[in-house]
Amino acid sequence: MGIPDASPGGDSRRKDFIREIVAADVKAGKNGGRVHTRWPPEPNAYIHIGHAKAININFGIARDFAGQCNLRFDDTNPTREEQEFVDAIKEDIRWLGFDWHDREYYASDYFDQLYEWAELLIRKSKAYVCDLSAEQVSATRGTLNEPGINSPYRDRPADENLDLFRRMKAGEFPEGSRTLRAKIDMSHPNMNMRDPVMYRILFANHHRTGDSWCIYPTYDWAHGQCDSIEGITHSLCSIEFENHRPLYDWFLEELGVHHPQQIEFARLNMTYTVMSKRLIKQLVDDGIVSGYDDPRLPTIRGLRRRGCTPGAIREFCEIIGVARQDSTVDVQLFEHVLRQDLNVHAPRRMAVLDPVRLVIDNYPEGAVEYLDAVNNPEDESAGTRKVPFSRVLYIDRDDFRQEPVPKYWRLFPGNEVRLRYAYFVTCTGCRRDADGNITEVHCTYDPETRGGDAPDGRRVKSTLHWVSAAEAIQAEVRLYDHLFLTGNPMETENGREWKENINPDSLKITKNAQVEPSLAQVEAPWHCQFERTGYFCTDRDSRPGRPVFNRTVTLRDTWARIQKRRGK
RNA sequence: UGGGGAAUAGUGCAAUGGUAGCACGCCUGACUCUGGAUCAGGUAGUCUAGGUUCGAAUCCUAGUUCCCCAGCCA
Repeated sequence: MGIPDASPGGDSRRKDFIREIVAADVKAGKNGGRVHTRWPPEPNAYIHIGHAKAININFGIARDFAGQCNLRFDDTNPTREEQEFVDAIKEDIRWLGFDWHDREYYASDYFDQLYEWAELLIRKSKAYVCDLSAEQVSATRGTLNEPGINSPYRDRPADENLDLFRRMKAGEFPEGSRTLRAKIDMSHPNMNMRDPVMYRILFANHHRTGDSWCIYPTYDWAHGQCDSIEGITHSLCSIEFENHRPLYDWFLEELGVHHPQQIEFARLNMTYTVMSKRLIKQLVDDGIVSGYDDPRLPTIRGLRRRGCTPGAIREFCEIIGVARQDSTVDVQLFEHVLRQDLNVHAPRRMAVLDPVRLVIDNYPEGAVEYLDAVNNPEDESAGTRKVPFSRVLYIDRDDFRQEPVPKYWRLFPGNEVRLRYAYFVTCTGCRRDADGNITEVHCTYDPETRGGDAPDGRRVKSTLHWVSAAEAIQAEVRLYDHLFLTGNPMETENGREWKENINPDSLKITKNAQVEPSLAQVEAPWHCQFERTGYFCTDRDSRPGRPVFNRTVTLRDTWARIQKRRGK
């Protein structure tokens, strides 16, 4: 599925601007023709499909150029990072199908080296200990339109800086009382260059280094140097770091060490969902979704539970391309890729989500016959299975109407349809309860059409799925829809909140679905297509004899479109 | 004293001075034991205004719109 083998020199199918740069570098012999990338998550949240894009770019480019991609946890802030997320992120990357082999690194692996380099910059008078508080630093930084002013501590002699910095490390000063700052230019038009903080004092327990440090490097100070240590050649990140590139370059140049090239690309946005850690957390914390693996979330765990396949996610990441401009991918493209994958791989089953009894009046009472059903018309090797058929079946309520409307080809009095893999039946009428609800549909069958074909060559316009009532298994089916009503959930009418755009019908649960008996003991996660309905995946809430299915995505549905156009 | 980016069908991505193309979406039709899949066809675009050139999405000038930056977050 669109995942070509490694091919030195690049893969011809893809030609994004980053691959062009990398290819040119390889051709020019830069870095000895070596390509080495890294994916650097901060272990403070579960990753989502936007991260999958970044993962695919970094691992994909390494693969295409016969290089390597490291996994590096950017764990420079002990106040927000946890081992739990390290484990979860690793699991998610593996599930997506990527492998960093033994190259699992942590920014914290390099704390010693980073510290030494900081002393080097101090000795070069390129860094100083600043006694200003956070508020004071902020107040003296200036604004977008005004230059900042120099810290009164800016010209401290190197020796004094060194002494102070060592005492910072030794824990002699309270949290927040001092920082180490790079000495660059307080009037630089790029705010990142206005003497950025390199170290802050934090008496926090780190998930890997414990209490051995009380000063921690900032992202800007750590990232480029970590890249350099690992011999990264191309440091790929999202567009909001573009303003940091001059600083990234400045540190590396001052240090005179291996200098990877930072290249930025646009992050992924998708319609009808939100793609930010902060917003996803709010949805979870507010109980709007059930947790980080809620199938309505774009988290990898959510997508996985929903039944999305790693192959489809990878293909999606390929197909959306890589560019620098802000964009929002239509979720329909994702659904298309999902269907494309599932269509080929998912076995077919029959499941009736909203059951109504169908009684075949001329079929012998008590008889059961087992009919052959094809498991996957797209894959002959998937074989066939036996499905029980009897006098009383369940069909979906939607598949019968007392009064047909134009283009409605399913069951209505007098109309003949095919029961998939079974017989032609002709509707004779229905029964209703006291309130007028249809309780039973009646029909007669033609014994000559066993298997689904009429010997006289007559045709029907419609084929229905069904299950035999006596043999059916009751199942819970969870029907998911977009979490938001609007393509861009953040776009609200004045005074309104984004959460008001949440789709109240994003989850509909049916506990009384009737499914064919072969579905009684499926183990999670298992993908299949419910014929004519959609692709489903078993949920981890399934119990033996009581399966629970999540709808991954519906089938394309022209009838629904016809109805929608009619205004319903 | 502001700086850095980005603008191509509805959406996403190509075209690297030489016929604006692909995918999704949408619309037709064919086929079909899933109103699925498949197949065939159609729809629709270079932010604006100038300029250079035989020729401009691409180069130049001016403008417009959108995004990012004032964490001791990443």
